Amino acid sequence: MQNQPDTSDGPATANRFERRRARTRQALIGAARQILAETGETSASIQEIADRADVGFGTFYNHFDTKNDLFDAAVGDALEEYGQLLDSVTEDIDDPAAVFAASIRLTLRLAASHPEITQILRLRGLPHINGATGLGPRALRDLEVGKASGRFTFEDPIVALSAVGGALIGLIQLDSARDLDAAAGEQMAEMILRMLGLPADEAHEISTRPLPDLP
Amino acid sequence: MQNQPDTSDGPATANRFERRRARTRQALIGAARQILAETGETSASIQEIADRADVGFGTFYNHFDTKNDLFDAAVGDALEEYGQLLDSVTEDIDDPAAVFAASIRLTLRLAASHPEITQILRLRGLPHINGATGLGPRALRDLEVGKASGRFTFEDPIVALSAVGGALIGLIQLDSARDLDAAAGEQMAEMILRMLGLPADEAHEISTRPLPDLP
DNA sequence: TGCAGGAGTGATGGAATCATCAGATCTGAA
DNA sequence: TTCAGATCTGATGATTCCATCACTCCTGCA
Repeated sequence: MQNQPDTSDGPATANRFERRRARTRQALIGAARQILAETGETSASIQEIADRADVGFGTFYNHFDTKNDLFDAAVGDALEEYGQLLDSVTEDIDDPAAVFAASIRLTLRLAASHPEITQILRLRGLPHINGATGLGPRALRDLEVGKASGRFTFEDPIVALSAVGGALIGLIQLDSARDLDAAAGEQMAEMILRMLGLPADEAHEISTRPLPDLP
Repeated sequence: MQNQPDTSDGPATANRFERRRARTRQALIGAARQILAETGETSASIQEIADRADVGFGTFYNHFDTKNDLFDAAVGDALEEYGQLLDSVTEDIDDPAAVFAASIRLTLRLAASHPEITQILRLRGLPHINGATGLGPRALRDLEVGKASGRFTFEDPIVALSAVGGALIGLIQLDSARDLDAAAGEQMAEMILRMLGLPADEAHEISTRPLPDLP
């Protein structure tokens, strides 16, 4: 319907029309992310979303066909942002197993303190992890690198990705239900590395290395 | 509100009042399970649910406070039933690792052919797996037995349960997105056994054993 | 500067859903 | 057989939400 040629991003696109449109769209997405973080639900009315975004009600329909479309975009937005964050923190690590362990532990630590990521992953993380944006392609890339170098052992990278992503989300849910300590994060990373074929002792060592801080 | 002392089951409870009430409740739950299976959504109106159950609209409120309560009960009902089914199929297997492998492969096979279980697990499986009924306690029992006998290696059974459950649901989602063959089920079981601490060769052997049929 | 068209706005009509409640129906016991 | 209590029923009024559209405002271009 109103889907323009997708000028959604582009840091400093040509004219002011497009910049304004992008700002409005981003305001709606931001409001949706806020609501997800606070309520964990997608049932807020479009009126409320528009109010939060400080945008007219009708404006919503200039950018999205349905409320679901908006929340999908919001989740994609959050996961893309978080993927870039993880990339920046792990870019110095060569070993894909170590990248995985660090990413898992950081994600769990973040989820413990940052409800937005938690709720987003809880609600719609799985489809997005297997999807074409955000965390999925990054994890898939690491899995394939690890398999090519003989570090990981599995048949199908897609299957491995789903298993890893599912396990991670399961652990995040547990984390939000009970309060887990950092040691739990190490356990989880260790189990996932073993799942990917690393020997037990090595999985343990990698999972207990010092963890960098998120910016 | 209308929550009676919970006469929900009890095969042949005393009087006909309670039996009728139980039948009506079960009709509502059955309708909800049908709707979950067909649409994968919980957005059907209460009117539609009542119609399916061949029950008056107002009757719904004699049994549940909200639509959400009904769907929770429906998921619990389905998972309890499925847990009993898995129990009956695996009761002859002593090795908890083999029980796990068989349960995982059977669940994936079932999910491929039986949309109801798939949708239910997809939508609300995770909270229920960690919950107090259905699949969770069964899996937890097997995990603890396996740990006590030295077959599994992990710190906290709860953490392991969440990881296994999450991985399984991730794989089921993948399965419903793409069409996977039986070999994928073997891969998945193998990875989960490795996650639980089994040596790679043993995990492979156990995961490729002949699989019993579900009744 | 004036104009054409894209973006933003919110009032509006209509559709859908909801919880309630008073009456009908069923059941067990007197 | 009769009655009191529990369950079932669906019409009802209120509420909520939605998509549309005529209008205004803003921007780029001639």
